[in-house]
Amino acid sequence: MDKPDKKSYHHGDLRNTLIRAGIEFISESGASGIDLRKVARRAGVSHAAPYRHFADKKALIAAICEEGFNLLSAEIEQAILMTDRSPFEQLRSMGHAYVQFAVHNPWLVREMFSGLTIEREAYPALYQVSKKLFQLIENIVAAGQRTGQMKEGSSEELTCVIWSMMHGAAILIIENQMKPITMQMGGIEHISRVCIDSLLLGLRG
Amino acid sequence: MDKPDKKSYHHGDLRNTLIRAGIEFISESGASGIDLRKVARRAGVSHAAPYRHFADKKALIAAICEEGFNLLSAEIEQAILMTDRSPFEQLRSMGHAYVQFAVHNPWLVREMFSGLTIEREAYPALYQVSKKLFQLIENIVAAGQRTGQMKEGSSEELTCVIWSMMHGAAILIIENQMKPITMQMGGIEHISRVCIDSLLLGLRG
DNA sequence: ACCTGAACACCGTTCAAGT
DNA sequence: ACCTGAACACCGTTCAAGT
Repeated sequence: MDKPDKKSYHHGDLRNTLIRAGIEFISESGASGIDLRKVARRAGVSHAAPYRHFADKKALIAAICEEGFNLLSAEIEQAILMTDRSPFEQLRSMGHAYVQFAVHNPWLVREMFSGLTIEREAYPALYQVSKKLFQLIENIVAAGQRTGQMKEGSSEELTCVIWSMMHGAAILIIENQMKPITMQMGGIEHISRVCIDSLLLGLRG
Repeated sequence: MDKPDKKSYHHGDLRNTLIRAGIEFISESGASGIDLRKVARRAGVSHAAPYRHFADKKALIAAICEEGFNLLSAEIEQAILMTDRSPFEQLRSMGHAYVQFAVHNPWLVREMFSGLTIEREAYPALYQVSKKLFQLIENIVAAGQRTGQMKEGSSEELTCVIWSMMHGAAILIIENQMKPITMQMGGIEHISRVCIDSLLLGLRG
């Protein structure tokens, strides 16, 4: 099918080539679950070659998810940089970036949160990058608490709260569970902002 | 392996037997992705028999997820019934039941929100049961708005907000993404309550 | 009507063999 | 050191054939 630039993969770049091929694959596939043989084919090597770089299929998936977390963190970091210092505004930007990433990479996000993150001992690198994402949020929370704009308490717990809201909104949106709303023009941006704002301001009457 | 009661499945109950076997399977498997042949084996029929009742593997998974939503809705309905009329208290009970269900059935919940709900036209029954869950929440929101305890606005949107928070917390918990907190005794109950309460009261300082 | 058994294409994994 | 090709066990799906 493909005939990629036929670089000589005997130089030690096969590992990254496989990860990139895997990312492309999962983005297009329309189905979760990587196909190891197809990924190898796309990378231009035999189906046995990946085993020189990954113990098994799960290890390749872990590496793909790891790259997914890196991509997501980069998007979020940029969203924060492009926003002024107000913690609430930064949280809004972050929520928007998070949902946007999920909408553009639904199958990747599904895989990123579909069972491998459980095995923390087996995939420590994967855990590390997810922790980096956590800290991006925690920094904003801590800053907000210092200026008194955000309520006191464990910044770790508040970070969990905010991440839960962002993540839940992202998943339910890409799973079409909010379709009556998200199918409208601008509906996705609208509801994700409502989610974050509701959390910041509360639901009391 | 198994030698189940050898009921005569020629009576038309194979469909439900397969669904139940699938639920057991996904609960134990420790890996998402149903194995159709093993499910058939457990149900005591040949690997081709399921095709008399399901168009393909995805249709079986859809039926399993449908049953999953029914089980979850039942848990939540009961949690609401066991709570007084205060909307906030009911939301707390609901959040607790939601997280608890996810903790007890992590692989099922993963599957329930891992890609099939997207194909609404293909699996309308699956969409219907997820909508029923939505309405359980919306009823509480509407009641809270009538008594003025919950803020005005689209009850549909507020329901999306609440569901996002519950779902995000549940997923991040079962994915061990909050492990420093959840590994403590009572940590799961604690953080899920903090999530719901934060949403109800807001994060302002 | 409902199920079986063989068959086909395909995948994950292993391993001796190639350069 | 890194990759290939054949081989094995297994899965999803189909279909002629059984009762």
